[in-house]
Amino acid sequence: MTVLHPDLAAIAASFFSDGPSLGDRVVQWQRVHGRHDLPWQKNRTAYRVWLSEIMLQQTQVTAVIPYYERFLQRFPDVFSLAAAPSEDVMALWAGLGYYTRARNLHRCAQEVVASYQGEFPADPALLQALPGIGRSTAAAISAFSFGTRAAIMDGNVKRVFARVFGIREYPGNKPVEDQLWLLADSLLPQEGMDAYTQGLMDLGATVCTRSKPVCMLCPLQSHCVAHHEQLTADLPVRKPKKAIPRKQVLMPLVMVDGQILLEQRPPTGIWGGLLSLPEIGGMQLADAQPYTPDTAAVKHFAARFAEVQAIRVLPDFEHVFTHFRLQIFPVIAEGARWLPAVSEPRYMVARPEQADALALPAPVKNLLTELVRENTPG
DNA sequence: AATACGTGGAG
DNA sequence: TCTCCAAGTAT
Repeated sequence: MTVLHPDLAAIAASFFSDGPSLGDRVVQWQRVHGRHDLPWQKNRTAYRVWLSEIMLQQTQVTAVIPYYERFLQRFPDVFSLAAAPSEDVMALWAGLGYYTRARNLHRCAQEVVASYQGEFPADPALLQALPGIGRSTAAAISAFSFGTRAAIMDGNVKRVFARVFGIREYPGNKPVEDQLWLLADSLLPQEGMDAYTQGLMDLGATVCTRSKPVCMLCPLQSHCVAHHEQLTADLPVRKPKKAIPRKQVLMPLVMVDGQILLEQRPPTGIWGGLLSLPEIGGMQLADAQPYTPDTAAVKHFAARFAEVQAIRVLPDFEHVFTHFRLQIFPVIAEGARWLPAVSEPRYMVARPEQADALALPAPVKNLLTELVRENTPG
């Protein structure tokens, strides 16, 4: 059984000895200086809170807002979302990334309808049992929707706590993270859980920022170890980084009559569940090894789907993921007419002009949009 | 416990 | 151009 480290407990206790507790300071600060006009803070319901929390996982507020608005307009409640076709959900999520979130979101809506009559449970343990909801998200949903005393642990909290408590180890490290959870649990205020939870996030997002934190405006400054010891630039300790591999892939654009062949990707792995351009072999050549698109392979692939008349190599480009770089070699295979293989389950054809309405990965959507632009006069 | 999983903003 | 990483979860 893990217990809270005495040093951390001592710092936490110091907040009570000379004025308001950490929790009360955060609550008071949030009410005056925090954010109150984010889209999911208006007309707050568990559904809207849940939707925002899932979208905000590992994603910045500014990136989420337009997606959130579109999603809410198309799916105003959990019932409409649960009843929607998967393609619609994925298409609305396309571009936001981490697509397992969208699939779990859809499954979660269906479970809430089936098991809870469409009402999200207030108990964080029940919330956490739903797809896509982990410990932190469960706490956030419950605190915002029901005022439950449960602790979140996101990037903001890790940064604020690492600085205030002077934690000189990488917060992603399991034992360290265990301590952070214990700390977070011990600091929950008795009242004002919504303001407290929002306050920690707001503090991290607007004051205790990664670079150039504005300690002058921080309600915790007087107790902050990093501030006193001038460690704000060094805390939190950076994630240990490692070299990421580079992969190459050939993407055939099989085209007939202004239509293009798309393929449904498998549910797991990168871009899971999205539509995309087909991929030919590719992968793991040695780094920096020159690569020339194998047009014969493209022609061979395309011949299954169309009577190929011409091949055109497009400029290659790179798409960077968190854990690898993907060099994409697009090659157009222009055909006279479609063959029966296009009606196999994994495949479909669409016009590139429809790209915005399809569940395509960001770089593929960009590529198709470029294609349309080049072929558009003026 | 460590890794897979997207995309884009900021510096 | 490069680095860092954001309202984390699932496996």
